[in-house]
Amino acid sequence: VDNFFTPVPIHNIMQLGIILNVMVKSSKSKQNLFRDTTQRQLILEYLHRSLAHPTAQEIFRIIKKTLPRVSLSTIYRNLIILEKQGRVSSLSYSKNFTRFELNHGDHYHFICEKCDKVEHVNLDPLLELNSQLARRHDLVVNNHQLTFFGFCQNCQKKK
Amino acid sequence: VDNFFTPVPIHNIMQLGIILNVMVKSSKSKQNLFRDTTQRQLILEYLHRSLAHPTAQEIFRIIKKTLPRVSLSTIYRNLIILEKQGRVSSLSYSKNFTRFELNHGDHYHFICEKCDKVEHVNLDPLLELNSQLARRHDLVVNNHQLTFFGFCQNCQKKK
DNA sequence: TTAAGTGCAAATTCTTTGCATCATA
DNA sequence: TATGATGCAAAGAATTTGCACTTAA
Repeated sequence: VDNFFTPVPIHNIMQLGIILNVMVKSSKSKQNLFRDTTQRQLILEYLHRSLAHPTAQEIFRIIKKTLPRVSLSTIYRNLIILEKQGRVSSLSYSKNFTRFELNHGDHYHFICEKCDKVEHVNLDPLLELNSQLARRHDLVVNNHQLTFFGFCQNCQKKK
Repeated sequence: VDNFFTPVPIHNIMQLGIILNVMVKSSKSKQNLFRDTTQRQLILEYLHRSLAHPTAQEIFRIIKKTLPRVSLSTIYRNLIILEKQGRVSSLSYSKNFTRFELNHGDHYHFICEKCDKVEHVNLDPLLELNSQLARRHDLVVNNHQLTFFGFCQNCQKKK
């Protein structure tokens, strides 16, 4: 279940709409192609225009407006597939739920401890840390996640 | 509920056993003192000797050996209090559960994507990033969390 | 003695799964 | 038309809560 597709290089998937049916198991058969369903399209479209790093429930609520019979499990199943395809990335932190966004490549997040808002941060990826760590500890380091916590502009004012 | 105690500077709480009943609401009354219960002691003792960044369930299983009638909700309630006191810190990532450790001050983690093991990482805290970010984005930045993902030494061999 | 803490059971919340049906490639 | 995807309901898993009882200060 884990290796039925190839991860796609990030620079190939920066724009929405590109078809990503990458096959692995058998490049001859028509099996294991991802289908282009309305539900999947709507999820991607919403993530494309949203800056809010929505949760699965929030996505569900939005899609429901267009597709009233959509189910939450469809949202979850699609998010899992889209993340495996490399089109969507997820962020978990102290809360016990996950937030999703389009995969924009390497970047970091700022999270407001008051209003919970998630923002992107303008900071160059610290890629050299990975190799530095790998050398020091004799590990294979694939990636890292850096998240800042504090108060956003709005919540500073309110205080 | 959120402001009934004062966070304690990390260098004061590096050793186990120091009493942290810091009062805020009313420094005259005897209210809002934390009590030194067996359950709370056992949790701290276990975290003190464990390197494994255990989950609440794992802590529960261990404490139960000494205190068979202990309940999982007691573990959770204590972990919440201890984290607010600054004596314990928690780590959430892609899994939908939380791992706990004694608060050792600023440090980073490496998580093995295969066996899920959490290790500490020998890397100086990148404190200047906080102020850099605060300046650029006009934010208040209190702290950050940096976690590396990859394969630990053990899992490299197995492969 | 009194308010913080506990144990137990039930409730919440997020996420996953089984299965019959639907619809894309 | 074959198989991936969906909707629905039910199951799982982590965490929280209500309440009567216990216990540390």
